[in-house]
Amino acid sequence: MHVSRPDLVPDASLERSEMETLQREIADAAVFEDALEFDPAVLGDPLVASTSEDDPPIVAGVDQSFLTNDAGDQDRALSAVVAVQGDEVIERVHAVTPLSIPYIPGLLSFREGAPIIDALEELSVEPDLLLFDGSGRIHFRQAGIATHMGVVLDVPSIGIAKSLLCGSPREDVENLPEGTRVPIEANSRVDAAEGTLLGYAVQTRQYDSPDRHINPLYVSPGHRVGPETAADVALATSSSYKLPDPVRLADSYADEAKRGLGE
DNA sequence: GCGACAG
DNA sequence: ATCTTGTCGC
Repeated sequence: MHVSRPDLVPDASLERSEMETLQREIADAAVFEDALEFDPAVLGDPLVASTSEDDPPIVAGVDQSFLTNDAGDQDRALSAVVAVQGDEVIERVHAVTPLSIPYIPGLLSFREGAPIIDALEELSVEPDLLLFDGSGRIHFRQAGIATHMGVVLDVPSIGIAKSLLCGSPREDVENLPEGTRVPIEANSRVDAAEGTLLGYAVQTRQYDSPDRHINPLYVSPGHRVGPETAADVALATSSSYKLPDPVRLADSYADEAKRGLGE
């Protein structure tokens, strides 16, 4: 893949206020509605997929692991990408990139963005959709890492977060039935009209027993995907685990590749 | 000043 | 994110 908006690439050397200004530009450039070149329905329904004349869409999951130097600091990120088509893994790539800034809530893309772009540039196939570990529109300035990457690359993207950064669930999200979703709307901490639909809490997996339960994922549009479709995709790409397959595979590949460096 | 805070 | 064995439950 290649960068289509070099001017919007996250630059870790910017001042904090400049980063926030760039995020507002990203949010303005982002499209929070469906603008895909494939029918997302083929992802979940094998019947629909078999009816299609086209090849199945390529969905790539992206995740990072971190490397520590002798002093014990996290000085490099290993960004991993796993491209899936149908139920086949068609490519896996990774890149190791130096880190310059620490994790700061709300500024994640300035820490992990460059490593992610490095890894995606290694990919030979062209993904139709990117799934990121983190938020998309569910962000203080509506420009989470999935949105930032989607806009810079101009590719449809979705944010898959394991916890909620901001915004408020319309209802209780405790112990939701599998397959259900609860709207997440903008609150005072978000740079959007109060009540704006930012994404969904999505329950991809749930236990049967009343004893324990699984927390939902927080799914939001990155770029060129609407909130409903983002939630649909999260459910359709989650087979046996809580996380969508591409993201889970990228997660484990990031660890696997890291271990491969040590020995 | 206090609280909240993706990975 | 990361440090990490056993253990509870289906």
